[in-house]
Amino acid sequence: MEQKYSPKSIEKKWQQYWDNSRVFEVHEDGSREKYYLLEMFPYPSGRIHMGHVRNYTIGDVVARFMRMRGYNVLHPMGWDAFGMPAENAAIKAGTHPAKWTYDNIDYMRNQLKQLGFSYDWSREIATCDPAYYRWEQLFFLKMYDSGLAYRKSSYVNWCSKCQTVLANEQVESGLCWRCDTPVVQKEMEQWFFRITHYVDELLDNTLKLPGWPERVLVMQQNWIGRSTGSRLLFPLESGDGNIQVFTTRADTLFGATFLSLAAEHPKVSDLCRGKPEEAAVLDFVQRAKQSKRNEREAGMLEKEGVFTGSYCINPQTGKKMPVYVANFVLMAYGTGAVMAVPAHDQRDFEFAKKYDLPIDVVIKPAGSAQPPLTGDLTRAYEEDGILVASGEFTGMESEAARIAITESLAKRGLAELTVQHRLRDWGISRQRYWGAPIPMVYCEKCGIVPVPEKDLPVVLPLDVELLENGGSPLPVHKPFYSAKCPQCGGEARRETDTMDTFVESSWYFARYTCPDLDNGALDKERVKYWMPVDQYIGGIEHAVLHLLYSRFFVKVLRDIGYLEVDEPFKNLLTQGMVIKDGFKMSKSKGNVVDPDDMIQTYGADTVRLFCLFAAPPEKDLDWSDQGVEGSFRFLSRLWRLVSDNIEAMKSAAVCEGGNLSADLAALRRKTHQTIKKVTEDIRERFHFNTAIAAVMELVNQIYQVFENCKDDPMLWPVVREALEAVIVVSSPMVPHICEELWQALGHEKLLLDTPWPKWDDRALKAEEILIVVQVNGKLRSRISVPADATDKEIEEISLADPRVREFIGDKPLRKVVVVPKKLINIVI
RNA sequence: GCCUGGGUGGUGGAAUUAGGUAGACACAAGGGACUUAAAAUCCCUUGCACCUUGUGUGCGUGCGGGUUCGAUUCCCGCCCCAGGCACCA
Repeated sequence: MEQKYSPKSIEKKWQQYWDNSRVFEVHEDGSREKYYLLEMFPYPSGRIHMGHVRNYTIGDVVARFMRMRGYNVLHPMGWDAFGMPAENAAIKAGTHPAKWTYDNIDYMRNQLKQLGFSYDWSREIATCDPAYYRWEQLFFLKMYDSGLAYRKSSYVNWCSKCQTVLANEQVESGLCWRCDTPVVQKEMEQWFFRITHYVDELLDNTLKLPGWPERVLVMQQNWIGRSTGSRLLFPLESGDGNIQVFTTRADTLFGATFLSLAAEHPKVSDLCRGKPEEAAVLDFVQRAKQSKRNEREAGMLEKEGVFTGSYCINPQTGKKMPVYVANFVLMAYGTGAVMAVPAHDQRDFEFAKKYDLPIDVVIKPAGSAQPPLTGDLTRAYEEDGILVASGEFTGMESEAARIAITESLAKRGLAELTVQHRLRDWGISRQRYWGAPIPMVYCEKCGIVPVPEKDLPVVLPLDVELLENGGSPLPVHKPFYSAKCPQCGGEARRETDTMDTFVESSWYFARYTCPDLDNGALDKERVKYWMPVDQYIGGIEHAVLHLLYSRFFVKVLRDIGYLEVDEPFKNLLTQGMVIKDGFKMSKSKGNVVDPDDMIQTYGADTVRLFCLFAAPPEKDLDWSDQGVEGSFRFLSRLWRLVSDNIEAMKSAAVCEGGNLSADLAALRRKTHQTIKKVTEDIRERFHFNTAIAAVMELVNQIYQVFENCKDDPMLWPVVREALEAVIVVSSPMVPHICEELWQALGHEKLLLDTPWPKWDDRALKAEEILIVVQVNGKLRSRISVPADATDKEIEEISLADPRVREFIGDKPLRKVVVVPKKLINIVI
């Protein structure tokens, strides 16, 4: 055995062994309990970064731990391989997105192997493979049949730099999530997935996911944004129809003094036609539409508007209400029109002040006698309260009045109670090349025609010239876009938009259960065995995007008959970022640590150990070069412990407990305490940092015992038991060194196939235990008592303690509190 | 503004699950041993203050109160930091 710990050769040896013997390949086995562990698959951007290393290390520990505990563990890996960076890189480097992508995959797969992760590589998936996305195209067709995929024209988020449309979820405070370009609104024909069809289930099920972090669920709840209210109709004064609004405050209807419409509202042009205001309105609408989405949405713009020249009638007061176009009203929420109640809505208040519109108070705070006076209002009173100046409803409380007023109008056909959501349908068309083609054809005669199932996949052509401006080459690639209509056989044009890459990642976890299936998307039996994912691990940044889309997609697949679960991920762990010098690692900050360099210098086990030890998984991890050194030092120390004593250790008898000296009994107790602690820390809370600390304590104690018990005949059996415990329980975290040490100690069976150790409760028991003695709540002494001492005995021993005596003096005892096996507090 | 986390030594972090020794484990720092020397390794010290230097006293977990024999942990009121949402009617 080498005296010095040299990770390079050991790690290579075991990685090759794991690869060659295919130990991580798994199959369905009804006789064993399954455990599906999944980490979010990476985009093949070129190289693995530290965030990946951390994510995948955490997952690997859990996978190996569960495997040793006897579960049939599915632990797959693949590539989220479609996406824009491939196109950009290809244009820049004069290569092809496919080549760039597959080259990156090869490099990164090799990096993952060097980290020793326990993946079943036979299940590897790349989403850009037609053998994968053909099934996605099939899902699309089925969704089209059932109305879950549809095409419509609407205002969409457009990023001019990326030359493509973005989903709402991909717009972050008005900017493109990838390149920070301000997003503009553009009217386009787009394909949508009807995620709103599942809005109630998506929201309600957030209450049935106890294994998810609270904050992720809250983010999804906020994103879905259910609000209950009323839909009201305001008749136009001209008698020419009415305007529909959504409001959560029907109780304030008597204070509604005007209406505000979004610039895109379809009635705007009719309302101002032929009026003196027409030119001004059209000009305002024009400017409003052009304003950037971020300015318009972030509330930065001053409230502005213009009178359309038309009036509505307030159905309760009968008063005339001027109809305005206002820059703060969003077409995309509710009906694109709001009733304005300036006394009780701050936005309407500001608007009314600016344009000198009436402010009618209709709510007073509950409990106070006087309603605030109109002229005195300096801001809107937005709370609930008691209705005033509201006809027959005066005196009611807001909550009851909302329903009463709506019901009263409903009798005249002017209102209904309704629920409104912030969530909108998912626009999935992307004007990009490197994505899965949408299997649709446009025929002049037949219109929109789906590609027949038998003609799938619609293969993305590889022989394209990428365009310098970044736009998709598909619309100018005749062999692709030119098609025959499946219905009439005539000339037709293929859809040249591709799907949002979030579609691929919405179902890959299901495909891992049967990646080789070539006559169908999902094998019902295999999916049933493995799904749902028992533990999913990934970054918090996908709290809404990927995790919401996947939940939606699983419901779709369930309803079109592909799987039986309602939710994809039973438990979710969101790990924190990797930080260095106070910032997230990034090229622009220049604080990137390259995993390759670290593996080269210290080996994979050191890198893994540091990632696990420096912080609990859900917190951000502060990268520290010295911390890495420390991890390496610990592994070297462990190595030396074995290599310096290898012969004595190998010939040591099996430890059975029995009569041991105090030091050795203590070590044995520590050994079993450590097994217990590590088991519970990993199983219950994924707190690897404290598990490792416990192992370090045990190692420290072994070194201590060497000093104190050199000549004790029982030394080696006890030490061997301790050391083997260290090796076994550390092996999910640092698998290479442990496997090597295990072998060096003479074991023939793989450590990987060794069952997780059980602690011996008898070994945990001590004959004497330490009791802390407090006087008036302050620590004054420690005493050692027999483990089975009664409260009375503990009290007697404490009171006999000279230090305790000193503090008590001759004062009488007022109270004595004994906490079993821990502490006694004597109150005087 | 709303929602969710969080605030503990010089640093990362323990202890928060049922209230019971605050600072485990590590990093950094300082001292010592080994060595011609260095590296590596091993040992010791390390929350703050004070003194009579001892299982010493006092203080100490963002701040102020409360409950309790006892509060980092529970309750009330504040402050600060991070993340998410935000003109959503």
